[in-house]
Amino acid sequence: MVRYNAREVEPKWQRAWEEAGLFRARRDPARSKYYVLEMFPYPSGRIHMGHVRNYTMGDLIARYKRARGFNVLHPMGWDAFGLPAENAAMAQGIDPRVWTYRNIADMRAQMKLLGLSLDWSRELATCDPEYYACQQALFLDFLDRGLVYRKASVVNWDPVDMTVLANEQVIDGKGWRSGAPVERRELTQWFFRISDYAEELLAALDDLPGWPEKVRLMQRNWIGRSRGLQFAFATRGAPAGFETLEVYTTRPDTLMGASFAAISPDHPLARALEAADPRIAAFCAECRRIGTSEEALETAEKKGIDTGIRVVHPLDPDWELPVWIANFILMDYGTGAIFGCPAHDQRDLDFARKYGLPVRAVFTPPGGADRVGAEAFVPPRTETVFYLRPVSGEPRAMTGDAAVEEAIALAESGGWGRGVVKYRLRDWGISRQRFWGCPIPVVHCDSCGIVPERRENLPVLLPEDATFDRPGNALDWHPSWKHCPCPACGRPARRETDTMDTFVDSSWYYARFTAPRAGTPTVAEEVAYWMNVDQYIGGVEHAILHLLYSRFFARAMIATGHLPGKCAEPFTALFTQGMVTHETYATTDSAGRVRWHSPEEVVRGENGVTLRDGTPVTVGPSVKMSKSKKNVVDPADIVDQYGADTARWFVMSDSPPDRDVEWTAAGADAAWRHLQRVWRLAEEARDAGPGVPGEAPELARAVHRAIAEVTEAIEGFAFNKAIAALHSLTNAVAKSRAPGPDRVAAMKVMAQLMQPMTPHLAEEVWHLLGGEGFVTDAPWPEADPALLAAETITLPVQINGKRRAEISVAPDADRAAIEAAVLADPAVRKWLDGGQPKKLIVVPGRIVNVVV
RNA sequence: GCCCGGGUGGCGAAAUGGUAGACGCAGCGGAUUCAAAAUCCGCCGCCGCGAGGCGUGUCGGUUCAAGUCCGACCCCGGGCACCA
Repeated sequence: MVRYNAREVEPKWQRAWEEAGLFRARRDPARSKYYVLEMFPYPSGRIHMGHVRNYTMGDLIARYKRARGFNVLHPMGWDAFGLPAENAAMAQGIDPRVWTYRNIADMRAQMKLLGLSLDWSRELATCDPEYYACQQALFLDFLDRGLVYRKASVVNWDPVDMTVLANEQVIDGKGWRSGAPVERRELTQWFFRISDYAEELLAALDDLPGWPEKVRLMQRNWIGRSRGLQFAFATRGAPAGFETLEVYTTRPDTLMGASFAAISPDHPLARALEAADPRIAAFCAECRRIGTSEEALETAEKKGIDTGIRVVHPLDPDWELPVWIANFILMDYGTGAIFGCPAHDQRDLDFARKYGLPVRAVFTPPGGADRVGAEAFVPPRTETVFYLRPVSGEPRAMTGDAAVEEAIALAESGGWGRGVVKYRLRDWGISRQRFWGCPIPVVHCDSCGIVPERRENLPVLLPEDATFDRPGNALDWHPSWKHCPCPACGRPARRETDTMDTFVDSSWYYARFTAPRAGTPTVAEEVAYWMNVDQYIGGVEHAILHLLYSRFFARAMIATGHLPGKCAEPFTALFTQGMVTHETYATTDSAGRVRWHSPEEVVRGENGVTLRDGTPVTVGPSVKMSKSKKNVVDPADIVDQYGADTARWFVMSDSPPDRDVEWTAAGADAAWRHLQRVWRLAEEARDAGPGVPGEAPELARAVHRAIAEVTEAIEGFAFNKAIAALHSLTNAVAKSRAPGPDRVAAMKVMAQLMQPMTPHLAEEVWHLLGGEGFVTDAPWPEADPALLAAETITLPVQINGKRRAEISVAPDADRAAIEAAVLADPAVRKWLDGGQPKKLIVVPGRIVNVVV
């Protein structure tokens, strides 16, 4: 008997598949296509278990659909622009281009060892000029179509390094390199008008049955459609030009509980007051140190300052409210100004208690008291409550929704306000003050202003000789790159040195894969045939930004003629895989900063968990594997030791695909042993003699049950259950003494069913047992329904809901027969103790419950 | 803070409102072996000698029947617009 040798077998079949060109996708209008895509990786240089899991899932689907007769497109590429390349450039003096392409070569080599059914001829990297030239053309088309504009927006500014920081680079409000407190600074930046599509992006979510409900819900909440009242307060004591203060509220029904107005520190009125009042200037400056992320703003201590300005309540000219500047009001949402009703908003209540502002209930639970404690009363708007102080009329009970509409109607009829729909979704800021990204193809000319680069001058290439010896944007520092003639007047002008957000790169790569070498972003026949992506697979961490941006981008590409109308939703079905997690290991350096350590740096000994030099390590919880926390495991070791099939089998077997899996070495050995067992059974089947013919039907039933279960599991993305079914089939074959040919037939089906998961072993088994051609090319087996039915079934019998007995009946036994069998059962008689059942519930094929 | 998930044996998990723990890992016992590895067979939620009782994060509810449905809470994870 020959031991299965993955090291020899795997490269052999990989070569054979490649020589046969099995995975080369060709447009063929006569055949149904199936486009399966996994979110392409950032080329960090090493693949990790998360990649293995992600690509094995996609490969499983691709191979299964192939066996089902589809013309499959399964491409791979690289999300190759981004910060890490610049960090490497600064830390190690390596050119980002060199670093990135070296990483791509390394990762491609590691990935090829996995035996994925990818069409490598379509490979692309977003940093290829071939790719970003097309992206620049798209940008110019979007610009022509009015989908792009410039406006001022805030960034994290490191005042020591004189550079813009990513949110990730801000740690506890300080720059990661300089340690200096970060400031908010305003820059003029480029934006895509995604908010123009807010309503459409929201409405279309209802028509995406192939997407997980949780992702659609997250996107709905992110877009955040709200209907509310917009109105202007008349001000008293405000500087000239601020005679009114425009506010937006989703709860105009609480107007009679208003106790203050609040504006953002970035509100024009705040800025005007800042100039004159050092106290206000100091407060606003403090607010600007919080950072730009919503999380930072929301979790910061709520603070405010009274401006001394008053506004007049719209329903009572004698009622004045103070105007505060508050650090939790966002300039980006609504009008950047609100009125606060502390009784019915927890944040407003905390604020009012802190600064001694009045708290007055507008409504109470039916029969509740007119008093507000430590918690604001915020019932769902659909709930009926008792309005003590409605905006008009007598106190009465109504729903929040009704009261809101009443308040809007009142404002509209009184002419002092109007009902408006607003969205939380903001326009997409794409400017990045970074080198390693797609240059924005515009030119700043002193005479002509902002001028798009001429299309014949595309691509605007990144320079090859940038230096990274100081922080900031190397494009900006470059001595000559930005100087160019104005495309309009020809006079000396300056290139835009901002590059595009890397989310732009990943917002259309799925379309580019249908014609990756074309001179235009897309080719009409190719997108017409291959789009949309039938199955998209990736991490749930992309549930909002990447997927929402891609949905917008597809619409923008339709508007500019790069995609047909059917592509508005480019991903027909989405599967969000769980993450691969691992414990984290941390130490603290002398400056008190946390240092993360990789699993290889850590030793477990008698002194507990330490570094090799004995430094104690804090073991953190198991979290998403990430480079930043260094809790990454290298799957190359497993592939090297056991082969790709073992790694593939293992990552599919342990957890449901949509749930997180904690990486553990324990299962790898078990997976390898199972594959060895399958190989042994194949050899035994080939060598088996006449055996016991009477066992053949039972083996056939096991085979067909496995076909049915594996097929159903794959269709339902329950790969762990498919593997469980294959384990059961393996046990059945091992136990069977059926004749050799029956066992050979069983093992050939086993090879077909395992092919999507462990393609190399499957080919080898198929070949050993005399299968024709590649098992990869064999059609998917069909289960025979006649072989799926059992001869008798066991029904559990409950007495008062507790299982007390079982009866054995024919699968088609009728109710009377089942009742008779139940009442005749000795265990049931014992529990009945001579009495009659009060009720007998029979669920055919399932269970019997006797109520006594 | 806000939005979205998740929580079931020692571990990963399975279960159209209908036998909780399929399948696997670890463990235990046995066979084989000079011995070991590998392999094969068996046991394996907890308590109890047993009859039986208890068990799906916690508390409460609906139901003949709840891991599954409803309400409140606890813990863990993801996202929060410049990480990708």
